[in-house]
Amino acid sequence: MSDKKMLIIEKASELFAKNGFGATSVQEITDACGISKGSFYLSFKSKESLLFSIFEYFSTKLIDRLGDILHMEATARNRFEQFFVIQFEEIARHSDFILMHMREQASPINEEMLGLLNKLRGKAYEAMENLLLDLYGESIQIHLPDLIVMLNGIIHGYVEIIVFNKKMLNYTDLANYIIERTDSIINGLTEPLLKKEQLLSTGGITFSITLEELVKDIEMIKQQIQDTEDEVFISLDVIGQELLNPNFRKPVISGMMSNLKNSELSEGVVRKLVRFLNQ
Amino acid sequence: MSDKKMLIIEKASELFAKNGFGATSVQEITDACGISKGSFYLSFKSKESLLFSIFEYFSTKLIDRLGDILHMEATARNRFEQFFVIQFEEIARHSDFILMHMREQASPINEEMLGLLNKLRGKAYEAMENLLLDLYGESIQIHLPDLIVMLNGIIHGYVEIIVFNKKMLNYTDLANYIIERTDSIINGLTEPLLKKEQLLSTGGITFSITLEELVKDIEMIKQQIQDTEDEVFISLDVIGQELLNPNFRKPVISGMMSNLKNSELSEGVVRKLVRFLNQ
DNA sequence: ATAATAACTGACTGGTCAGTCACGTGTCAA
DNA sequence: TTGACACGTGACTGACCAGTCAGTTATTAT
Repeated sequence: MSDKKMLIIEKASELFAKNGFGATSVQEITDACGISKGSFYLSFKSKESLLFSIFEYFSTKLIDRLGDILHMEATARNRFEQFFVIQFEEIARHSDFILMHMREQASPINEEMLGLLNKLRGKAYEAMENLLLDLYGESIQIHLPDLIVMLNGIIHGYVEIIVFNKKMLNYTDLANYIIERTDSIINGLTEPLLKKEQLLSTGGITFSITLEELVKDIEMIKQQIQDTEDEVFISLDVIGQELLNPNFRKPVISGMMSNLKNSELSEGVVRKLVRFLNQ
Repeated sequence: MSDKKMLIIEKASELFAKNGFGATSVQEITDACGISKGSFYLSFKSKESLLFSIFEYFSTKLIDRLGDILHMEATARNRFEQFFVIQFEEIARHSDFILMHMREQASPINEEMLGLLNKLRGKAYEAMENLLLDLYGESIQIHLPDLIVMLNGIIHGYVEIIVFNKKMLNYTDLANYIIERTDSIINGLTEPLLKKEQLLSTGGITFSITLEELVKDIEMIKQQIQDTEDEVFISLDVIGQELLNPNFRKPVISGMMSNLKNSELSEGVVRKLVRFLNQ
């Protein structure tokens, strides 16, 4: 990521957080960065793609840190503590932006954003699930959905305080306080309320990619290229052909996809392909 | 409130919730209502004032219902249960709208909106405080800020599920589930984490009790008693009279308050009095 | 030094939208 | 029937803004 891009992400996320996405003009962003408006469009395709980049940048960082916990050598309790601390740190750091834009559909949310959001939620869920099981044992399995909802809620409650009071809380103390409350809750558990399906469908944001959709996308890009000798065109063509085969060979597709690495035009379709193959 | 205004509020809040405030044009709203754009401006001064009206409408309704709980004749536990149920009902009903505008300041928030928001938060805080004290006793006083933050968080967590899964949860069951968890948490409490000031400064909200509010509350209880010979009635009457005196004599009030110790009806007002005198 | 290329600029374009206003239209009393 | 008044309309205006592009400046290669 170039310095310029980083600068824009930095300033823009501040402005978005302060005034909202719609209320912040590209001009304001470029003014804050001390660059021209035209220059902005050398770094980002559009205002919306900037939003995506910001979200990608922040959520990648959070996902990485959450992932690290799982491989950390420490007691279950310490890892659980770290889980909270990291969330408080990262969310507090970018809270305004993340809270504002990710929670609700206040900003243009497209498929890609949703994909990333789902990934983030999924990772957080997965991490919390693992940590709870490590710490309290398999017997709480059935209570996981409720516990996760409650703990996320509690985190959210304190994050609001952190956001408004700016750093007035010690994250480690807070993490331990919450863990102690979790101990109490788990001690008193009887019957669960939520079933796993209810939690997972939360957000109703499952965007499965259909084959038809992919093939259509590929055709559209091919039409834009026109040149049948073009490397990208040929690669897309091969992928399209292969996908139509009920038992398509993944290696063929991945191979061809490597030819699309540098094609801006195919960026979107490549991302969709990756998600499709992982489904 | 005229039918026209109501119609606009109805349709607009749907549209705002679906697409956001900025992304919804007045034209879209008037189209949805089947009226002309000019007609819109007969009912509302501006798009922003519509937003305020919507918010006022919903929050007034919620505040009224929360206020009703405090004067409800039922066990502390049942009133606490109702507190949750009402929040789930009202917030779920207007969740999209409320969530959108509370969480992110994506829309123009002016002083009036903030005032209303503070009033809403204050009422919810006050109600929760009263209900918690009624149910668990004065000993939890010191834990109130933490409890309120956690409970609000937990409510928030389940509201998200309700919003996305649309009515898939039984609110009474859910309320009782949360109360049971609260029991557990309270059982295990040791040292509090938050101090009252930290919570109160959240969002710059101050919950000062006004004299007018107190006098109104006292009048309401007097009306419920009716019997002008009743000890509680007389005590409240004296307190009310004393409060109207700019240099009211605290000893008179405290003395009269001791007569209210055993009056369940006056519990709330006594607590408010204590807080008022300590201000 | 010069050419070639990359990086950058900001005036401009096409489009959207909140809010206005001159012009109906329906109603009701005189 | 008339005229006064409330209610309603939608074309219009001015402001704003995302995105473009012809032109300028900085950098690097020769």
